[in-house]
Amino acid sequence: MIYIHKEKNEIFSEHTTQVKDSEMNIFSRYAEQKTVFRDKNVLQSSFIPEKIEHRDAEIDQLVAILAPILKGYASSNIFIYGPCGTGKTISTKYVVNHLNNAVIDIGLSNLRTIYINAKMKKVADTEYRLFAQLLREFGCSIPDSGLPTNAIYRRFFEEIDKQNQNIIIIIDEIDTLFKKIGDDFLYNLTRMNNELEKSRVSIIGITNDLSFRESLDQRVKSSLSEEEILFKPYNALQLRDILTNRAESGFIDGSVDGLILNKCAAIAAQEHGDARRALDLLRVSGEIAERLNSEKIGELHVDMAKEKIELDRVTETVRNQPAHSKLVLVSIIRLSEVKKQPKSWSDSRILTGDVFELYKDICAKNNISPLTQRRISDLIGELDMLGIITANVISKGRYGRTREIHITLESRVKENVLRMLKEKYSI
DNA sequence: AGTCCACAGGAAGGGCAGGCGA
DNA sequence: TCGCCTGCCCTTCCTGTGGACT
Repeated sequence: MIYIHKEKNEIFSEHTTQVKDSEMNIFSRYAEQKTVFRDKNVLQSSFIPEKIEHRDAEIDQLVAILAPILKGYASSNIFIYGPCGTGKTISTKYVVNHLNNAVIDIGLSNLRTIYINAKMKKVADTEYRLFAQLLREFGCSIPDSGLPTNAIYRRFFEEIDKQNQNIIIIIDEIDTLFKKIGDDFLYNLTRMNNELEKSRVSIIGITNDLSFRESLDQRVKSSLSEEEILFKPYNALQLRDILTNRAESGFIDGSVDGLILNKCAAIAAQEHGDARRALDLLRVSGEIAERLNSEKIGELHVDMAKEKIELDRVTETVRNQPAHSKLVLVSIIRLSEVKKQPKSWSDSRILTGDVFELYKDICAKNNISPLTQRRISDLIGELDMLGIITANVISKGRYGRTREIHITLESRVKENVLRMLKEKYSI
């Protein structure tokens, strides 16, 4: 039987002794531990600061495009592109927040903004789910499946046109949705204003994929890209400014110095000027320093943070993969070990056929019926997309066309993944 | 120049789970 | 309950491909 003590908010069982003495509490060591953080939220990449560094031009551009909304008109559709961690999402949210405030200041109340991340699995990664999610933003209750897509479309139009509203729909990672379902949904969304009587809709599409725009149908391209804004990567100096700013309010004085900020900025700058990466690195370094009871972040903590972030990313990604993907990955890791000491050059290469053969053996060992080679080919492609392996199509002349596979993980990460999978499978 | 290999990858469709409305 | 709809995972069938070999 479990009891909850209402005043103290304690949960305890009738068979266990209640903890009375605070010294005995298993968390007391952590409660007393010194902290390096003043406000950890500031160091999250999703945090929107009062001022966004080094994005003045892009923000000005966005403001100018969205300004007609203040006069009650629809703004142009906007297409925002640039690599990961260049401030696209945060700048858009920042501008939209300011726009919302400005609209309230002048006494209008008809602006509505909806933010959707198309990469969120099971949320907005199909046409049905996208429109279902948009409808939910309007307070409608929509089942996860079961309704015809055109019924969802119709309901969405009706809902939007109910009131005299200016609606901004921000679709982040829009390329993910396009790759999955094509561009019909974009055509319909961007042409919605022709059908609506009372409301006006503006679309802001955000993507990391610089080639995405080129793959769009001409009609969609012209309506989505009425205005385009490119976000360039930050350089090391700009990243350092961003980190300095966040560190001032995020850390206690004296717990982080310029050397550490430089190091985090330099590592992130090497990786395509990704500010998100720089902030994660700084925050995790702080967490590690705190756990080691250190009052100050050192270079060692940054090195440990770098390794931990990579380890966590891969382990978490692998953990979330379906069983057959895991077995394919095991096959690739095993082959990479065998092929470390090749008898000839061709022996050192991992090819789709090799992976499929070993995968079938592992399936047999585990009493799992194997998938077809066609499906395994797709799973290899998915692992490539996740950045766990690289798989390039090569031709071996009369010996056929295949994919040459390399595993990109460091040996410690590889060992960790193998250990995790060994707990579940006989490999 | 033609042949051949070992796949890549597109298209179509089956089976399943789950939800809705009559 | 049943028919119809959805997404998802998978198989089957097929065509295309690049370069070594003949």
